[in-house]
Amino acid sequence: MNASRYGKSDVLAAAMRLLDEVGLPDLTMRKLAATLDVQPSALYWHYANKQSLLAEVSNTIVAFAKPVETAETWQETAKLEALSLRDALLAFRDGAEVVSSTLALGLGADQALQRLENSIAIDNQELAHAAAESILFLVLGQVWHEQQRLQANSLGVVDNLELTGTPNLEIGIQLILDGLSTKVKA
Amino acid sequence: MNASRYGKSDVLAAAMRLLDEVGLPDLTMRKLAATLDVQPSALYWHYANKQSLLAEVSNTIVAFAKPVETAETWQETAKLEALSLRDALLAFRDGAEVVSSTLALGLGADQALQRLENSIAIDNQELAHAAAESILFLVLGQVWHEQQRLQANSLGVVDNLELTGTPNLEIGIQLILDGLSTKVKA
DNA sequence: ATACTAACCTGAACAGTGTTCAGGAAGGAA
DNA sequence: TTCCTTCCTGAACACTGTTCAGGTTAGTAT
Repeated sequence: MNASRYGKSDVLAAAMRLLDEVGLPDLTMRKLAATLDVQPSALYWHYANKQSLLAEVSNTIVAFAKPVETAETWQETAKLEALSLRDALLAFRDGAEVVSSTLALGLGADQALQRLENSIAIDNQELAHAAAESILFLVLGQVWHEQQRLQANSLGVVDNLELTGTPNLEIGIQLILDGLSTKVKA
Repeated sequence: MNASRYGKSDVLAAAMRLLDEVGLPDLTMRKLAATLDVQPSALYWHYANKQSLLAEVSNTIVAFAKPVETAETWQETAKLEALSLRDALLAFRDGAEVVSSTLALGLGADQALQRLENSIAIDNQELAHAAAESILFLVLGQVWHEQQRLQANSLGVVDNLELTGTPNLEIGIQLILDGLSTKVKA
Protein backbone atom coordinates (compact mmCIF):
# COMPACT_ATOMS: atom_id res chain seq x y z
CA MET A 1 0.00 0.00 0.00
CA ASN A 2 2.63 2.45 1.07
CA ALA A 3 6.10 1.94 -0.27
CA SER A 4 7.56 5.34 0.52
CA ARG A 5 9.89 6.16 3.36
CA TYR A 6 9.89 9.17 5.56
CA GLY A 7 12.27 11.76 6.97
CA LYS A 8 12.12 13.75 10.15
CA SER A 9 10.19 16.57 8.49
CA ASP A 10 7.54 14.15 7.23
CA VAL A 11 6.91 12.94 10.75
CA LEU A 12 6.65 16.51 11.99
CA ALA A 13 4.22 17.41 9.22
CA ALA A 14 2.10 14.37 10.00
CA ALA A 15 2.07 15.35 13.66
CA MET A 16 0.83 18.85 12.78
CA ARG A 17 -1.88 17.32 10.60
CA LEU A 18 -2.98 14.89 13.28
CA LEU A 19 -2.95 17.60 15.94
CA ASP A 20 -5.41 19.60 13.89
CA GLU A 21 -7.65 16.57 13.39
CA VAL A 22 -7.82 15.07 16.87
CA GLY A 23 -6.33 17.58 19.28
CA LEU A 24 -3.46 17.24 21.75
CA PRO A 25 -4.98 14.66 24.11
CA ASP A 26 -5.50 12.24 21.21
CA LEU A 27 -2.19 12.95 19.56
CA THR A 28 -0.64 9.58 20.38
CA MET A 29 2.42 7.95 18.92
CA ARG A 30 0.36 5.00 17.75
CA LYS A 31 -2.19 7.13 15.92
CA LEU A 32 0.60 9.19 14.43
CA ALA A 33 2.31 6.04 13.20
CA ALA A 34 -0.97 4.81 11.76
CA THR A 35 -1.41 7.90 9.59
CA LEU A 36 1.98 7.13 8.05
CA ASP A 37 1.26 3.41 7.69
CA VAL A 38 4.19 2.64 9.90
CA GLN A 39 4.84 0.87 13.17
CA PRO A 40 4.97 3.08 16.28
CA SER A 41 8.54 2.11 16.94
CA ALA A 42 9.55 3.61 13.59
CA LEU A 43 8.90 7.07 15.00
CA TYR A 44 11.68 6.61 17.51
CA TRP A 45 14.25 6.55 14.79
CA HIS A 46 13.32 10.15 13.98
CA TYR A 47 12.66 11.47 17.48
CA ALA A 48 14.14 10.28 20.74
CA ASN A 49 10.77 10.58 22.47
CA LYS A 50 7.37 12.20 22.26
CA GLN A 51 8.52 15.30 24.08
CA SER A 52 11.14 16.14 21.46
CA LEU A 53 8.51 15.76 18.81
CA LEU A 54 6.14 18.08 20.67
CA ALA A 55 8.97 20.56 21.14
CA GLU A 56 9.33 20.84 17.38
CA VAL A 57 5.59 21.08 16.99
CA SER A 58 5.70 23.94 19.45
CA ASN A 59 8.50 25.65 17.57
CA THR A 60 6.57 25.29 14.34
CA ILE A 61 3.54 26.94 15.87
CA VAL A 62 5.55 29.81 17.30
CA ALA A 63 7.44 30.29 14.04
CA PHE A 64 4.10 30.62 12.29
CA ALA A 65 3.62 34.05 13.85
CA LYS A 66 3.60 36.64 11.10
CA PRO A 67 6.44 39.15 11.07
CA VAL A 68 5.37 42.54 12.33
CA GLU A 69 6.11 45.82 10.62
CA THR A 70 7.60 48.38 12.93
CA ALA A 71 4.92 50.84 13.99
CA GLU A 72 5.09 54.48 15.09
CA THR A 73 5.77 53.75 18.74
CA TRP A 74 7.45 50.73 20.27
CA GLN A 75 4.31 50.26 22.32
CA GLU A 76 2.37 49.72 19.11
CA THR A 77 5.01 47.35 17.79
CA ALA A 78 5.03 45.30 20.97
CA LYS A 79 1.27 45.03 20.90
CA LEU A 80 1.33 43.86 17.30
CA GLU A 81 3.97 41.32 18.21
CA ALA A 82 1.83 39.96 21.00
CA LEU A 83 -1.23 39.76 18.79
CA SER A 84 0.78 38.04 16.09
CA LEU A 85 1.76 35.39 18.61
CA ARG A 86 -1.86 35.06 19.64
CA ASP A 87 -2.92 34.52 16.04
CA ALA A 88 -0.29 31.84 15.59
CA LEU A 89 -1.49 29.98 18.68
CA LEU A 90 -5.09 30.25 17.54
CA ALA A 91 -4.20 28.90 14.11
CA PHE A 92 -3.52 25.42 15.53
CA ARG A 93 -5.77 23.22 17.58
CA ASP A 94 -4.64 23.27 21.22
CA GLY A 95 -1.77 25.49 20.10
CA ALA A 96 -1.51 27.35 23.39
CA GLU A 97 -1.42 24.18 25.47
CA VAL A 98 1.27 22.66 23.28
CA VAL A 99 3.47 25.72 23.57
CA SER A 100 2.78 26.19 27.28
CA SER A 101 3.70 22.61 28.08
CA THR A 102 6.95 22.60 26.18
CA LEU A 103 7.80 26.03 27.52
CA ALA A 104 7.35 24.69 31.04
CA LEU A 105 9.82 21.94 30.21
CA GLY A 106 12.27 24.59 29.08
CA LEU A 107 12.30 23.29 25.53
CA GLY A 108 10.66 25.78 23.19
CA ALA A 109 9.14 29.21 22.75
CA ASP A 110 12.43 30.98 23.29
CA GLN A 111 11.89 32.66 19.97
CA ALA A 112 8.53 34.04 21.02
CA LEU A 113 10.02 35.55 24.14
CA GLN A 114 12.91 36.99 22.18
CA ARG A 115 10.66 38.69 19.66
CA LEU A 116 8.58 40.25 22.40
CA GLU A 117 11.63 41.41 24.27
CA ASN A 118 13.22 42.94 21.18
CA SER A 119 10.08 44.87 20.39
CA ILE A 120 10.17 46.59 23.77
CA ALA A 121 12.67 49.30 22.98
CA ILE A 122 13.56 50.78 26.36
CA ASP A 123 16.83 51.33 28.14
CA ASN A 124 16.23 49.18 31.19
CA GLN A 125 16.71 45.72 29.75
CA GLU A 126 15.77 43.86 32.91
CA LEU A 127 12.47 45.64 32.84
CA ALA A 128 11.99 44.81 29.18
CA HIS A 129 12.65 41.16 29.90
CA ALA A 130 10.20 41.04 32.78
CA ALA A 131 7.55 42.75 30.68
CA ALA A 132 8.10 40.40 27.74
CA GLU A 133 7.80 37.39 30.02
CA SER A 134 4.62 38.80 31.49
CA ILE A 135 3.08 39.35 28.07
CA LEU A 136 4.08 35.84 27.02
CA PHE A 137 2.38 34.21 30.00
CA LEU A 138 -0.63 36.42 29.47
CA VAL A 139 -1.05 35.43 25.84
CA LEU A 140 -0.46 31.74 26.53
CA GLY A 141 -2.87 31.63 29.45
CA GLN A 142 -5.63 33.53 27.76
CA VAL A 143 -5.47 31.62 24.48
CA TRP A 144 -5.23 28.28 26.27
CA HIS A 145 -8.34 29.19 28.20
CA GLU A 146 -10.12 30.29 25.06
CA GLN A 147 -9.20 27.22 23.02
CA GLN A 148 -10.39 24.99 25.81
CA ARG A 149 -13.75 26.72 25.78
CA LEU A 150 -13.93 26.41 22.02
CA GLN A 151 -13.59 22.67 22.28
CA ALA A 152 -15.99 22.47 25.20
CA ASN A 153 -18.49 24.41 23.17
CA SER A 154 -18.07 22.20 20.13
CA LEU A 155 -18.73 19.19 22.32
CA GLY A 156 -21.88 20.84 23.57
CA VAL A 157 -20.78 20.43 27.16
CA VAL A 158 -22.13 23.81 28.13
CA ASP A 159 -24.50 25.89 26.06
CA ASN A 160 -23.13 29.36 25.94
CA LEU A 161 -20.06 30.38 27.84
CA GLU A 162 -18.99 33.98 27.73
CA LEU A 163 -16.58 34.19 24.85
CA THR A 164 -14.85 37.45 25.69
CA GLY A 165 -11.37 36.00 25.66
CA THR A 166 -9.73 37.99 22.95
CA PRO A 167 -10.90 41.46 24.06
CA ASN A 168 -9.67 40.68 27.57
CA LEU A 169 -6.30 39.73 26.17
CA GLU A 170 -5.94 43.03 24.35
CA ILE A 171 -6.87 44.87 27.51
CA GLY A 172 -4.28 42.98 29.50
CA ILE A 173 -1.54 43.65 26.99
CA GLN A 174 -2.45 47.31 26.91
CA LEU A 175 -2.33 47.48 30.70
CA ILE A 176 1.21 46.15 30.77
CA LEU A 177 2.36 48.49 28.03
CA ASP A 178 0.73 51.45 29.74
CA GLY A 179 2.38 50.50 33.00
CA LEU A 180 5.64 50.24 31.15
CA SER A 181 5.18 53.74 29.74
CA THR A 182 4.83 55.25 33.20
CA LYS A 183 8.11 53.65 34.28
CA VAL A 184 10.06 55.05 31.34
CA LYS A 185 8.67 58.58 31.21
CA ALA A 186 11.99 60.07 32.31
CA MET B 1 -2.61 -4.81 58.17
CA ASN B 2 -4.96 -1.96 57.63
CA ALA B 3 -8.46 -2.37 58.96
CA SER B 4 -9.63 1.23 58.75
CA ARG B 5 -11.89 2.64 56.11
CA TYR B 6 -11.65 5.98 54.40
CA GLY B 7 -13.86 8.91 53.46
CA LYS B 8 -13.59 11.35 50.61
CA SER B 9 -11.48 13.75 52.69
CA ASP B 10 -9.01 11.02 53.53
CA VAL B 11 -8.43 10.34 49.87
CA LEU B 12 -7.95 14.03 49.19
CA ALA B 13 -5.49 14.34 52.06
CA ALA B 14 -3.55 11.34 50.82
CA ALA B 15 -3.44 12.88 47.35
CA MET B 16 -2.00 16.11 48.73
CA ARG B 17 0.59 14.11 50.65
CA LEU B 18 1.56 12.06 47.63
CA LEU B 19 1.71 15.15 45.42
CA ASP B 20 4.28 16.63 47.75
CA GLU B 21 6.31 13.44 47.76
CA VAL B 22 6.43 12.49 44.10
CA GLY B 23 5.10 15.44 42.08
CA LEU B 24 2.23 15.66 39.63
CA PRO B 25 3.60 13.39 36.87
CA ASP B 26 3.95 10.52 39.34
CA LEU B 27 0.69 11.17 41.12
CA THR B 28 -1.04 8.07 39.80
CA MET B 29 -4.21 6.41 40.98
CA ARG B 30 -2.33 3.21 41.66
CA LYS B 31 0.32 4.86 43.79
CA LEU B 32 -2.33 6.83 45.60
CA ALA B 33 -4.24 3.63 46.33
CA ALA B 34 -1.04 2.01 47.55
CA THR B 35 -0.44 4.68 50.18
CA LEU B 36 -3.88 3.88 51.58
CA ASP B 37 -3.38 0.12 51.36
CA VAL B 38 -6.32 -0.12 49.06
CA GLN B 39 -7.07 -1.33 45.55
CA PRO B 40 -7.05 1.38 42.84
CA SER B 41 -10.67 0.75 42.05
CA ALA B 42 -11.59 1.75 45.59
CA LEU B 43 -10.76 5.35 44.76
CA TYR B 44 -13.55 5.45 42.22
CA TRP B 45 -16.11 5.10 44.92
CA HIS B 46 -14.97 8.48 46.27
CA TYR B 47 -14.22 10.29 43.03
CA ALA B 48 -15.75 9.73 39.61
CA ASN B 49 -12.37 10.09 37.93
CA LYS B 50 -8.89 11.44 38.37
CA GLN B 51 -9.83 14.86 37.08
CA SER B 52 -12.41 15.43 39.79
CA LEU B 53 -9.81 14.49 42.36
CA LEU B 54 -7.32 16.92 40.85
CA ALA B 55 -9.98 19.60 40.79
CA GLU B 56 -10.35 19.30 44.56
CA VAL B 57 -6.59 19.26 44.96
CA SER B 58 -6.51 22.47 42.96
CA ASN B 59 -9.21 24.04 45.11
CA THR B 60 -7.33 23.06 48.24
CA ILE B 61 -4.18 24.74 46.97
CA VAL B 62 -6.01 27.92 46.01
CA ALA B 63 -7.89 27.99 49.31
CA PHE B 64 -4.55 27.84 51.08
CA ALA B 65 -3.86 31.43 50.08
CA LYS B 66 -3.69 33.55 53.20
CA PRO B 67 -6.37 36.22 53.63
CA VAL B 68 -5.07 39.68 52.92
CA GLU B 69 -5.58 42.70 55.13
CA THR B 70 -6.91 45.71 53.24
CA ALA B 71 -4.08 48.11 52.57
CA GLU B 72 -3.99 51.88 52.05
CA THR B 73 -4.69 51.78 48.33
CA TRP B 74 -6.56 49.13 46.36
CA GLN B 75 -3.44 48.80 44.25
CA GLU B 76 -1.56 47.63 47.33
CA THR B 77 -4.35 45.27 48.26
CA ALA B 78 -4.48 43.75 44.80
CA LYS B 79 -0.76 43.22 44.81
CA LEU B 80 -0.89 41.51 48.20
CA GLU B 81 -3.70 39.32 46.92
CA ALA B 82 -1.64 38.27 43.93
CA LEU B 83 1.41 37.53 46.07
CA SER B 84 -0.73 35.56 48.48
CA LEU B 85 -1.88 33.39 45.58
CA ARG B 86 1.73 32.99 44.49
CA ASP B 87 2.73 31.83 47.96
CA ALA B 88 -0.07 29.29 48.00
CA LEU B 89 1.04 27.86 44.65
CA LEU B 90 4.64 27.72 45.80
CA ALA B 91 3.65 25.92 48.98
CA PHE B 92 2.75 22.75 47.05
CA ARG B 93 4.88 20.78 44.67
CA ASP B 94 3.77 21.44 41.09
CA GLY B 95 1.03 23.64 42.53
CA ALA B 96 0.91 26.00 39.58
CA GLU B 97 0.64 23.21 37.04
CA VAL B 98 -2.16 21.54 38.96
CA VAL B 99 -4.16 24.74 39.17
CA SER B 100 -3.42 25.73 35.57
CA SER B 101 -4.57 22.39 34.23
CA THR B 102 -7.82 22.28 36.12
CA LEU B 103 -8.44 25.94 35.33
CA ALA B 104 -8.07 25.13 31.65
CA LEU B 105 -10.70 22.44 32.05
CA GLY B 106 -12.99 25.03 33.58
CA LEU B 107 -13.10 23.21 36.88
CA GLY B 108 -11.35 25.21 39.57
CA ALA B 109 -9.61 28.41 40.54
CA ASP B 110 -12.78 30.46 40.29
CA GLN B 111 -12.14 31.55 43.84
CA ALA B 112 -8.70 32.87 43.01
CA LEU B 113 -10.08 34.94 40.16
CA GLN B 114 -12.86 36.24 42.35
CA ARG B 115 -10.55 37.37 45.09
CA LEU B 116 -8.33 39.21 42.64
CA GLU B 117 -11.30 40.84 40.98
CA ASN B 118 -12.80 41.96 44.27
CA SER B 119 -9.56 43.55 45.34
CA ILE B 120 -9.52 45.78 42.27
CA ALA B 121 -11.85 48.50 43.49
CA ILE B 122 -12.62 50.52 40.39
CA ASP B 123 -15.84 51.56 38.73
CA ASN B 124 -15.37 49.86 35.38
CA GLN B 125 -16.08 46.26 36.25
CA GLU B 126 -15.23 44.89 32.83
CA LEU B 127 -11.82 46.40 33.17
CA ALA B 128 -11.42 44.99 36.65
CA HIS B 129 -12.31 41.54 35.37
CA ALA B 130 -9.85 41.71 32.49
CA ALA B 131 -7.11 42.91 34.83
CA ALA B 132 -7.83 40.17 37.36
CA GLU B 133 -7.71 37.54 34.65
CA SER B 134 -4.43 38.94 33.41
CA ILE B 135 -2.88 38.85 36.86
CA LEU B 136 -4.12 35.30 37.35
CA PHE B 137 -2.51 34.05 34.15
CA LEU B 138 0.65 35.93 35.01
CA VAL B 139 0.97 34.37 38.44
CA LEU B 140 0.16 30.88 37.17
CA GLY B 141 2.56 31.08 34.26
CA GLN B 142 5.42 32.52 36.22
CA VAL B 143 5.15 30.14 39.16
CA TRP B 144 4.68 27.16 36.86
CA HIS B 145 7.87 28.15 35.10
CA GLU B 146 9.71 28.62 38.36
CA GLN B 147 8.57 25.35 39.89
CA GLN B 148 9.66 23.50 36.79
CA ARG B 149 13.10 25.00 37.08
CA LEU B 150 13.25 24.10 40.74
CA GLN B 151 12.66 20.46 39.90
CA ALA B 152 15.08 20.57 36.97
CA ASN B 153 17.69 22.03 39.26
CA SER B 154 17.11 19.41 41.93
CA LEU B 155 17.59 16.72 39.31
CA GLY B 156 20.83 18.34 38.29
CA VAL B 157 19.71 18.55 34.68
CA VAL B 158 21.29 21.94 34.25
CA ASP B 159 23.76 23.48 36.63
CA ASN B 160 22.64 26.97 37.29
CA LEU B 161 19.63 28.48 35.58
CA GLU B 162 18.81 32.09 36.25
CA LEU B 163 16.39 32.02 39.14
CA THR B 164 14.87 35.45 38.82
CA GLY B 165 11.32 34.25 38.65
CA THR B 166 9.77 35.92 41.65
CA PRO B 167 11.15 39.43 41.09
CA ASN B 168 9.92 39.25 37.50
CA LEU B 169 6.48 38.33 38.76
CA GLU B 170 6.33 41.32 41.07
CA ILE B 171 7.39 43.57 38.24
CA GLY B 172 4.68 42.18 35.98
CA ILE B 173 1.98 42.62 38.58
CA GLN B 174 3.13 46.17 39.22
CA LEU B 175 3.03 46.93 35.51
CA ILE B 176 -0.57 45.84 35.25
CA LEU B 177 -1.56 47.81 38.34
CA ASP B 178 0.25 50.89 37.08
CA GLY B 179 -1.43 50.56 33.73
CA LEU B 180 -4.72 50.22 35.54
CA SER B 181 -4.05 53.42 37.46
CA THR B 182 -3.59 55.44 34.29
CA LYS B 183 -6.95 54.21 32.99
CA VAL B 184 -8.81 55.27 36.11
CA LYS B 185 -7.21 58.63 36.81
CA ALA B 186 -10.36 60.53 35.88
C1' DA C 1 27.65 -5.56 -10.98
C1' DT C 2 29.27 -6.16 -6.01
C1' DA C 3 30.13 -4.79 -1.63
C1' DC C 4 29.47 -1.72 1.88
C1' DT C 5 27.07 1.64 4.77
C1' DA C 6 23.86 4.49 6.32
C1' DA C 7 18.83 5.34 6.71
C1' DC C 8 14.64 3.53 7.89
C1' DC C 9 11.40 0.09 9.39
C1' DT C 10 9.16 -4.44 11.53
C1' DG C 11 7.30 -7.27 15.23
C1' DA C 12 7.03 -8.23 19.54
C1' DA C 13 7.34 -7.27 23.92
C1' DC C 14 7.60 -4.50 28.68
C1' DA C 15 5.87 -1.79 32.16
C1' DG C 16 2.86 1.26 33.10
C1' DT C 17 -1.75 4.16 32.81
C1' DG C 18 -7.04 5.38 33.91
C1' DT C 19 -11.26 3.05 34.36
C1' DT C 20 -15.18 -0.50 34.84
C1' DC C 21 -17.80 -3.97 37.12
C1' DA C 22 -19.75 -7.91 39.57
C1' DG C 23 -19.57 -9.18 43.83
C1' DG C 24 -18.17 -9.31 48.88
C1' DA C 25 -17.49 -7.44 53.58
C1' DA C 26 -18.07 -3.98 57.41
C1' DG C 27 -20.98 -0.99 60.38
C1' DG C 28 -24.89 1.14 62.10
C1' DA C 29 -30.02 1.50 62.52
C1' DA C 30 -34.83 -0.65 62.89
C1' DT D 1 -31.62 -10.36 63.20
C1' DT D 2 -32.66 -8.13 59.15
C1' DC D 3 -31.60 -4.43 56.17
C1' DC D 4 -29.25 -0.84 53.89
C1' DT D 5 -25.67 2.17 53.05
C1' DT D 6 -20.84 2.61 52.75
C1' DC D 7 -16.63 1.07 51.34
C1' DC D 8 -13.66 -2.26 49.23
C1' DT D 9 -11.67 -6.54 46.37
C1' DG D 10 -10.01 -8.83 42.24
C1' DA D 11 -9.85 -9.15 37.81
C1' DA D 12 -10.07 -7.46 33.64
C1' DC D 13 -10.18 -3.94 29.40
C1' DA D 14 -8.25 -0.84 26.38
C1' DC D 15 -5.05 2.02 26.17
C1' DT D 16 -0.22 4.61 26.71
C1' DG D 17 5.13 5.62 25.72
C1' DT D 18 9.19 3.13 24.88
C1' DT D 19 12.91 -0.54 23.84
C1' DC D 20 15.34 -3.77 21.02
C1' DA D 21 17.07 -7.36 18.01
C1' DG D 22 16.75 -8.01 13.67
C1' DG D 23 15.32 -7.02 8.77
C1' DT D 24 14.81 -4.21 4.54
C1' DT D 25 15.71 -0.42 1.44
C1' DA D 26 18.48 3.00 -0.91
C1' DG D 27 22.54 5.21 -2.26
C1' DT D 28 27.65 5.28 -2.84
C1' DA D 29 32.05 3.51 -3.78
C1' DT D 30 34.88 0.02 -5.78
